[in-house]
Amino acid sequence: MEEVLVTDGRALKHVQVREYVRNLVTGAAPGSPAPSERELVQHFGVARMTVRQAMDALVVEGLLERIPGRGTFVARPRRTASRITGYTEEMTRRGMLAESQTLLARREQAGPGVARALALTEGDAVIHWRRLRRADGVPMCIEDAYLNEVLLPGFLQSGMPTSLYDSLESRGLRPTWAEDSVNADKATSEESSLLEVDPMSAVLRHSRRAVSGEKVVEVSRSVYRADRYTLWVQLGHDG
Amino acid sequence: MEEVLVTDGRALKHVQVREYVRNLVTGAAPGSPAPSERELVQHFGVARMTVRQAMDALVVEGLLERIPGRGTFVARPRRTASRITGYTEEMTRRGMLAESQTLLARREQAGPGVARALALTEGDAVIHWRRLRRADGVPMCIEDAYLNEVLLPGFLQSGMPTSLYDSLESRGLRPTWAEDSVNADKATSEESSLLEVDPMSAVLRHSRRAVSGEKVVEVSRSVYRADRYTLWVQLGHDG
DNA sequence: TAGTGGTCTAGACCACTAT
DNA sequence: TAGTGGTCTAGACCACTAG
Repeated sequence: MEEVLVTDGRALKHVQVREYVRNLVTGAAPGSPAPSERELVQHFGVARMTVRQAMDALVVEGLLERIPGRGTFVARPRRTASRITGYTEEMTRRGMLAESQTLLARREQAGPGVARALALTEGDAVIHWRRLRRADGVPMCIEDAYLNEVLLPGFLQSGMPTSLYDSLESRGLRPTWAEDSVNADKATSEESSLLEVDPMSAVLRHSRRAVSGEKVVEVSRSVYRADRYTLWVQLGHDG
Repeated sequence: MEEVLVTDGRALKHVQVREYVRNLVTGAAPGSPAPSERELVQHFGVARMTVRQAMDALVVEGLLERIPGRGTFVARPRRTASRITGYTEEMTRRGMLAESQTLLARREQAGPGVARALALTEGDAVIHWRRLRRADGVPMCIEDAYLNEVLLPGFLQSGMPTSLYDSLESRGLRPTWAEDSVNADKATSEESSLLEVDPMSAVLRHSRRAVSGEKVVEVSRSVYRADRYTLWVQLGHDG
């Protein structure tokens, strides 16, 4: 009998087995064999159903793959849909420095469109945050975000964060689902002046309605310089 | 003991239980109670682990939700990411009549860009299909699709279908994952003439690389009239 | 207190794969 | 033939919820 690595005496057995296997296989090449179920039964001194419960979770997660008669193996990583990101994370991912200049940040009464999008009643308090956003110092986009004040108490008073999405995440409101619309247009004179482009330049208009669980956490409209920005989206999933 | 509905004597027990429960709850209102595990044990005369295996599958599927101490209930349908659709399905969904006029359909040798995108070697045979696509009779977009000829034998000879995605689906090549890029631009003179808009009108340029399992099945570039088209995308998932 | 799902045991037989 | 995952049994105790 091998020595069992004690991770946490209070932990449930199937969780102990699961995390033990996860540690073994993370970083391993796809196709590498995982321990067999009966090996783990011996190693942990648990019933086989307990091991299967642990392995089931990793299979559902996409980390392992079972092949009847052969064994359990590290699965090829699945292609997945885009993570829902905000401007800061998106630009950082592209290797650019994201900066923002707040043009407006105040409490407003929701108009009919914003109220419906945020699932509020017209006249309810919303936070309106308008920013000019730069990438590597160059103007990239103007974003108008509307937030449900009830979900973000003290948001305006707490000093505005750089990243709205980091701020939402720290409150447990990271968007889990979003509905975006995108179209093409020409810049208005005000937009072209802020974005430092010629009037009537091509721009990408992007709207988002972002939901965290049951709550609508963000409604925004952004206008991007088309000469500097292309939107990328991954859809669907393999496996 | 109630009478057991016999569905298929050859079926595995957990599958019988699963499908029995699925039939019971499909169409039921979210929050409706499903049979308790012990009820199903009595009903089918099986062990509780067998029932749990059946219910687990429905929970992972998102059909049921377990609440410890209370029971198992029909889950609220999850918000999910957009299905990957082509032009025909997309326009039909919007309640418009989708029509297409083939401008070009021929075998070509893949250039460097198309070859890389389709995971082929430069010079390999590809199908190039260029269409002017209308919605309710009005020009909407020009699409250039490149397809791997090896995956679609006889495609050009078989009479071109209306919907590329229907055609892929019938060959078991429905895209499961896609990578899209979108930006804004102004129409070229050739584009504006085909799309029946003024030169330099705003257009949306959309590129897609669509994958089915392990195979790259479609690479396309489309240009949409911005005055008639807004792209919609749903990202992520609840639950 | 009765019922629920969550966890766990200690076996069993099967079909399949690899040697 | 030995090993693997797939299926299944007949119990058990726990924490939690609801009346």
